[in-house]
Amino acid sequence: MPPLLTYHQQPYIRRAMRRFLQKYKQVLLYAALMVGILLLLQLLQYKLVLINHSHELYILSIAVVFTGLGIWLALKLIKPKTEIQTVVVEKHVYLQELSAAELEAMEKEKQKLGLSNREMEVLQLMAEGLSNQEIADRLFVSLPTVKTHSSKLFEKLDVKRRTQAIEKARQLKLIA
Amino acid sequence: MPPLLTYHQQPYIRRAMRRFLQKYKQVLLYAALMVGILLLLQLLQYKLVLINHSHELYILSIAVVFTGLGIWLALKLIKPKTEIQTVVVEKHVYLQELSAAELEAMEKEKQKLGLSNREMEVLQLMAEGLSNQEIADRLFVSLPTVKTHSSKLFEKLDVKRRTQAIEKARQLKLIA
DNA sequence: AGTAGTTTCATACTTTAGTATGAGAACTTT
DNA sequence: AAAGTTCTCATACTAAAGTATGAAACTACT
Repeated sequence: MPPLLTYHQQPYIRRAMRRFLQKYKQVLLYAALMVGILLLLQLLQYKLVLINHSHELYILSIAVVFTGLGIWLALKLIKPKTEIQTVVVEKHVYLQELSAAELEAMEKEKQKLGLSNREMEVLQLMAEGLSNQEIADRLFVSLPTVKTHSSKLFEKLDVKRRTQAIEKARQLKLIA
Repeated sequence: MPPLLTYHQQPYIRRAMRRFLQKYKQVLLYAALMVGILLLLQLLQYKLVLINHSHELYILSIAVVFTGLGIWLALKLIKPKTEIQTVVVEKHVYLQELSAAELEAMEKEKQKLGLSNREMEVLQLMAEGLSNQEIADRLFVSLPTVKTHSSKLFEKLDVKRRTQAIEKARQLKLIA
């Protein structure tokens, strides 16, 4: 075990004292002020003419002054507690559910592009990953019919492939 | 112009006075307390034996007492202000922007399915609507290479077509 | 150094997607 | 009823997608 106080440990004590002074600076300053004011009042007591029954006034003034000092001190000391804590709460906003507004926007976009109902159906099923044959079976039409619909669809969407159509339709909010 | 004070207006004045009393209740109470203590001290001054040079001690005690009162008063009055104000800021996190957690989930799903980096790249470009040839050009590889990647990708995702792969990847949050 | 996994490429083949063109049927609007 | 639109279907063709198989080169890990 090393000795409690070595040469190199002394600076730590000085630092501790400095920390103590830092912490209670306000209190010490206040004590000094209090003593100073008391001395001042003592001086005034002898120098000024204290008329009869003015002793109570003197006491009162002391009370008022020190009350003010107390208030000032309390405000000073409490200052750090008045910090405002800002708590950031992450609120996840999911876009999964289709609102009425979104459905309306879909319809509007459909109108703008001049897409027919059947073309929209084909587009929807395309996006679900169905092949043309599967779409034809689902809609009870022939394969050429689905091809015709998809061809017109690509033309209206200004794309070349079904995958592009799906991506573009997604961006235009045509499909969910 | 109506007269300044009518019968029906008087209650307002009473209410104003009540509001005033409510607001400065603490201060008035403190004033009363101060007067009371001063009177008590006055009494003590005559009843207790004040030995010589104890007058300074008397003044000091008054100072200490009123300082304490000042501190107490300040604490009482400021109480609502000294509370730590918690400001809750709602931060909307839209799913369009990829969060760290989402990226992590993507990586996890990728690991689970055993997808290689190249396969993920191909998948990403597929979802953007690119053809195999375009993907090949983008990645500086040959067309057969892209086909091989996509074939393995379909096998791992258990799908038959690229459109199915895109839809499934979307559901699995593999792609944005 | 060897093993496993990834990436790359090729060839041959089948299947699906997409285009072009035309045309009939059903429906709505004027 | 005529015109326009949508939906339907067909044929023929081209382009792209997808499969199967094999193999070389590279990377990483033991």
